[in-house]
Amino acid sequence: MPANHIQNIQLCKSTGGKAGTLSAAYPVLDKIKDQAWLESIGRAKAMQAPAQTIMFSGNEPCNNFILILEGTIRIYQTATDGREMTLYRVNAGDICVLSLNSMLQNQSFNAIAETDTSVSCLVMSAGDFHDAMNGSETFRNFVITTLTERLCEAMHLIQNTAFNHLNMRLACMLGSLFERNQGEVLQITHQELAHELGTTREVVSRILKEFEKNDCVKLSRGKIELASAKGLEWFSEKTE
Amino acid sequence: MPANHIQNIQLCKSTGGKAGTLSAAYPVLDKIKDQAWLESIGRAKAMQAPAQTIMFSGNEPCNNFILILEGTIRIYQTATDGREMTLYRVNAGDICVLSLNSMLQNQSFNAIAETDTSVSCLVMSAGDFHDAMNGSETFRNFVITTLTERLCEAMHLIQNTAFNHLNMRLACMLGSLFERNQGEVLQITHQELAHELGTTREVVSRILKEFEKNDCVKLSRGKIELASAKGLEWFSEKTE
DNA sequence: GCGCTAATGTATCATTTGTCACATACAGTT
DNA sequence: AACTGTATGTGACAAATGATACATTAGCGC
Repeated sequence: MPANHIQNIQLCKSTGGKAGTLSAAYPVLDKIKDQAWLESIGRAKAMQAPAQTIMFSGNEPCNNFILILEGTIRIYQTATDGREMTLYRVNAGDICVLSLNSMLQNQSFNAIAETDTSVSCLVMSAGDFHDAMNGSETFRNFVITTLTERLCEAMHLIQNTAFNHLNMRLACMLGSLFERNQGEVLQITHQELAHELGTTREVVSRILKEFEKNDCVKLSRGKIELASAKGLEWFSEKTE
Repeated sequence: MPANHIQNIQLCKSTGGKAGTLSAAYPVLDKIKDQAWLESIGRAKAMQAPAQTIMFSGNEPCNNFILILEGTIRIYQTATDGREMTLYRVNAGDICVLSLNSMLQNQSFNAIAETDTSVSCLVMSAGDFHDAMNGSETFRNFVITTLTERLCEAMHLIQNTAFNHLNMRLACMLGSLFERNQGEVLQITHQELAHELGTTREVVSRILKEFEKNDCVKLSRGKIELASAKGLEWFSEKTE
């Protein structure tokens, strides 16, 4: 299993089946029978947001714990010059580490959370969250496991941005995107890729052209497709 | 309070007083009276290691939880070309997130842990750790808080390496080093700084010279000193 | 002082990346 | 077909960084 340094871009807008329930998104949590957890989750409120909604930005407190039932949220930061870079994504079944942090500490984190797709989620109050943490070992383990996973991903991302050249990073990213999409045509713009990698469109275009010359991909407006099986191999190599 | 993207380099080799006890290093943990915790910590074994000991490298399992009583451990990664970069440091009172991770997941993490100074620590078995986690809310909160703090630092580091130029990053690092050292002369080589930042010595030398020309620092063999109060101000500005 | 090693200075060069300023091209609407 | 906004191609340029290859120096042990 390749290490996905950068959380994968959500390519299929719908997850297919009838998702959006706790059991579908968080099977682990759904099985918890601890009284404390059941009470807390019982008091959680459902919430919906359309795609491209800013759910959190800058320095608000965000004193809630969020469970995503369906959809994806992108966490990113922006530089003064407007460049932006995706830090990670929170999918259904994941925990929003940002909210965790601003709940546990008071210090907030200068990042923006924006929905990629329409999102449905459960919102739990800080108090209920703490009760659940104290009363349920399973929940606790789930939270801590998620945290350490995220931390490892972050470390990989650091190693990546520090040591790897952009063309490698782009190749890696395309590699995992193709993998996730079973080699199907990717519907994504150069600008979006640039935002994922924290660089500019022109640079992405340039490198993509290079890939095309090497017969790894075929480019067209808003689309990137694998040129051949050879192309797929080529990317798999890069996907560490 | 400035955000210390990169965990500060340990400059003073000794912490001065008679340190090295649980109460000195982890006051929070020392106050825990929960039975589970007391039993677990009671079974923990003391351990010592001299400076520059590799405590962990590559893919060993490391099924122990480590509490550092005194000293500092540096966690870093190396690239294929030998360049290395510090990810973070674990000081007395901190938790080694690496060991946490390899304990919770089975997946290990390709990093190296090396003592900066001589280190004395307590080693707790995975079983005892889990018991303590389950039995003591205070301990739990301590672990989770540390985790989220680390995660935030990692995010800042990412933002830094992605958006900031090397001279800014170096200035930031010097800024926090001087701050921590109350403006005293820093005893550090260019190579060490390069390792912190994930770059090469020559580049660090070049930028330092630039700083010197701007009358911010005075350089001598193995030392960097502030040229003036003005120099200090200059660095404080950069230290975001 | 001599010799050794680690630390630093420096000069040059190739690459990579970011920036600017446009030219094109494509898709959908009217 | 003309219009419009978005997406992409490109070419030239500047800046930042990494690589290479030495020259120099400071400190330390003898």
